[in-house]
Amino acid sequence: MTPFALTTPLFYVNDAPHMGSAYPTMAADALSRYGRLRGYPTLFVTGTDEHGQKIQRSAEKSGLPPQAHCDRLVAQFQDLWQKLHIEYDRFSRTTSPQHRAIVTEFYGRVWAQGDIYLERQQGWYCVACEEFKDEKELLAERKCPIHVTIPCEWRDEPNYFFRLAKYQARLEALYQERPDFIQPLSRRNEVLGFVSQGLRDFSISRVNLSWGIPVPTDPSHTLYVWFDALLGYISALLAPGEEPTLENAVKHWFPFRLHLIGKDILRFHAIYWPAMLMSAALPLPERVFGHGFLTKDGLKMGKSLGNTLDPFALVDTYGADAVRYFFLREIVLGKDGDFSEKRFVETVNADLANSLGNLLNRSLNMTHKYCGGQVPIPQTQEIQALTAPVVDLAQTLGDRLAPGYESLDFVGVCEGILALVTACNKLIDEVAPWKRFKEGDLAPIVELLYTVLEASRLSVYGLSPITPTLSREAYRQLGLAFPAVNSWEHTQWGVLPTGTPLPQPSPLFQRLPVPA
RNA sequence: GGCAGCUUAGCUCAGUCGGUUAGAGCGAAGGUCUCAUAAUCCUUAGGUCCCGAGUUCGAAUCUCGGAGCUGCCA
Repeated sequence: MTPFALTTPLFYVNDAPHMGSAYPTMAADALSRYGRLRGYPTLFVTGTDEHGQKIQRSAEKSGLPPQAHCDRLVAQFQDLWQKLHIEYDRFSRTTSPQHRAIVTEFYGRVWAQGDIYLERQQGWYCVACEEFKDEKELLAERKCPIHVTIPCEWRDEPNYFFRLAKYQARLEALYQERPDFIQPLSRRNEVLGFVSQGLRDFSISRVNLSWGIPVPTDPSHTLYVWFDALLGYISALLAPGEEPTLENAVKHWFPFRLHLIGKDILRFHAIYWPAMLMSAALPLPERVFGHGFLTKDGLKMGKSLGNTLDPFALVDTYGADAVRYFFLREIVLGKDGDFSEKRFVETVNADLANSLGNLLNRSLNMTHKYCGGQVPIPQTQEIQALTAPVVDLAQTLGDRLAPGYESLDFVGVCEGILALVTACNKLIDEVAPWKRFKEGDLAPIVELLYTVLEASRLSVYGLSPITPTLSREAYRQLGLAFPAVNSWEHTQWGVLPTGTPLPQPSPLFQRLPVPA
């Protein structure tokens, strides 16, 4: 089976992880979990980008050597991923020795292609962006238009350049032949527009910078952080302890099926990266997906504005499932989205507590009251006219969810599941087992309860890449062990065995208090 | 400044080739039920489809102009 390797960005460790880092990581984790359910050989890569002047300076500010500074922040990322139940397979660090070996070898290939040359570069340099800026785009006092408080520095230095312009035609052909290479479409159009203006070679080295990987052919230079960072994806593919060669790295999981990235780093992934791979004669990733940015209460998040959203606090307050669910359920991955605490609580309560959680809870409770606490065995088909549409919705759920997950349409996935859950709640009210029980009309109750228990199981199974803990707990309450790997047959109707004794139910997801 | 996109209910968003009374979810109000987590289920309210002009028998949808917002432009 085709290996399914995917990446988050390698996060820049100049500061503590923020919600913007957690967001794509939750999405990538959901997709990986889906892949594992399908039985695809899945490799989920995340990690950190640790070189560059900006990090060197952050380290100085906190009075630490750069490596110690990075180690401290990496621990925070890993801690957050654990809290959010992110199950990554590889954590790539650009300061690792394996990575340095991969970069050196990769550089050698590109060099041998004649795609690297030395030239003088002078101009205004933004350390925060790690980029030269055109004078005309600078603000007053030569401040960077992105980092509005940071003045750019004048640099006049020899730089090594990568012959990006040489790959213009091949890149344009790539975009034409593989229209899905860049997603969503709006991002693809941006790239096409950019490339059509004509590509220029880009600088891949810096002088006067010690925190990074030396240029193999000229150690007086340090590799530009982006050239280094992109290769962090490849070095992640080495198995632990494996000899760090390109051949080893790319033999099994390469090329990547997906790079999930923020829209701010699209250019590096959709233009520079494929060109670099072409130069090194390596195959290209299947798709680059640029996700949107998050705002809080309609405002851009940022420390200077004082409206940050601390992911640690959010998980500690509300739990991983709620956080994961909200961001994937409520925000289309390719678009910008807003977080407000009120909306967060309302959404999670409505969907996870009132609809899904309550469905399971009421179904299980009735099974205890009316059917002796065992998964009931339907004997008749009296109310088939009522149950059939629900059964149909449930049976087809898996087939409808699969394309949703594969296209990163988590909103659609959640909506599909919620539609089934709503149909179940409605069905229960239509059949009204509590009335029938008083009348001693038991057969339809059995029919109903098996239907809604099984439909609940299918719902939580389908939602499990997004809410793993909740789904596992729901399975437990249904008397089953949750099958996290290679279990897509659980999207079939009838997996819930009749006669199974059921444990005492308890609310699957507690309602959260609505903030004032 | 150039190019692209967006603006529809309190909120988040659908709206196909132009075609009856413009939809969904959440939120709000009222009701119902009692299996359940004051949950469920039903009903209702709420819209100058950003503004203006035009094309058309007919415009949220097409054209032009304007306003506001967003993205990309090394």
